[in-house]
Amino acid sequence: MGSASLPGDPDRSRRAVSGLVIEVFRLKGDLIEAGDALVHDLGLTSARWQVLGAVALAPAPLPVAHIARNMGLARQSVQRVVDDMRADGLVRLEPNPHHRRAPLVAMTSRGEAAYKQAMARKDLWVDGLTAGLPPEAIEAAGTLLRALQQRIGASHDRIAAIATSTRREIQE
Amino acid sequence: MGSASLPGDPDRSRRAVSGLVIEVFRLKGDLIEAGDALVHDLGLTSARWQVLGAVALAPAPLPVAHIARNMGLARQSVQRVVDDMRADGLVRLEPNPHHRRAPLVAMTSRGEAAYKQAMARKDLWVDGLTAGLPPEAIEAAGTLLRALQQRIGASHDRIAAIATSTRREIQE
DNA sequence: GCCATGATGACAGCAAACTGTCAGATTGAC
DNA sequence: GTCAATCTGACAGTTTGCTGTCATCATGGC
Repeated sequence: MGSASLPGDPDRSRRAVSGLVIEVFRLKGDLIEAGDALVHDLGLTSARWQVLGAVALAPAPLPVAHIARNMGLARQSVQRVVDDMRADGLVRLEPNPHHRRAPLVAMTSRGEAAYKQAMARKDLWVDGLTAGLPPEAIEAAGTLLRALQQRIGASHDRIAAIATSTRREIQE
Repeated sequence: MGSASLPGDPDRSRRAVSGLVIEVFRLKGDLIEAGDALVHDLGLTSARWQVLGAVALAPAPLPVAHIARNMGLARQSVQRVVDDMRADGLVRLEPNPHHRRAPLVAMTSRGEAAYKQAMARKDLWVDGLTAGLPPEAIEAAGTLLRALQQRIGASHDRIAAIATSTRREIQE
């Protein structure tokens, strides 16, 4: 593998991506942890909060499968969270006039109160986190992550090709 | 809550952070998925690969609890992955002269071969992902995520204060 | 030397994502 | 109108992280 074979110095990009990936993993864990701590006493978790957010942002009540598609998750993951929140009185299932077996998820008044509290706390917390950071830098980071994510999504064929073409004997 | 009360336009930062958080969650999922696909036929997963990386980068063999601390994970998560890899002959436990109950994790030759293959594939894949992206932008994104992570780590007290001070009656 | 304290691994169980399979409900092609 | 394909929720099981508890071992104050 030669050096300086590409215009952009591949080693520099490789190192930058390695660091970025580590940060993404750590940050994801820290965000879940902080989110849980921020809303724990409201009867919420990060997962519940995200589902309530999808319900709140939708222009009309949605069935579980719809919510899952909007969030990019599997149907069953959202189903379990919704079941748990229903048992806790945070959401309620309303009959769906268009589909007898797909009830619509709606927040109870307790669910709405908890969600509003959670969002208010989030804003307070985020304002403290970003104080002194230029918004442009935050936006630029988001843009880069989005670009990376799109490239990863488009790289499935390349992954398969790399795995096939670099296959060596690993067996004992 | 006033508008334009802070120099940096809090709404703009809030929106940027919201987008960034969504990207971090999505990217984490995509990275795990892509990593699994990239090394699946080597008997590795993303989790195994990360543990092997921690072993490979350490200047000397480490016990499981040390590896977990380095990775920012719980001891038991790493323990289970190590147990699985030991059953598959990718790592081996060596006696620890300093601690009878904390054996040192070392790669077997099969483990080393698999790890080298994984790293070579990762480089090929990453080179394709970053082609055309300025390395400065990747580095800047990493720097911002790192700054955010440090601020989150320092915000535990503030989270508790926010939760306490904004507590309202949510009960039915 | 003795014993509290902490580090470590083993084990059990929880959380939140996944996949697979199934039956009932809806929808669209014909 | 009928029937195949699709959508949906229910249920079971897997993965990969977590927490909590326990017994054992190491270390350091005394």
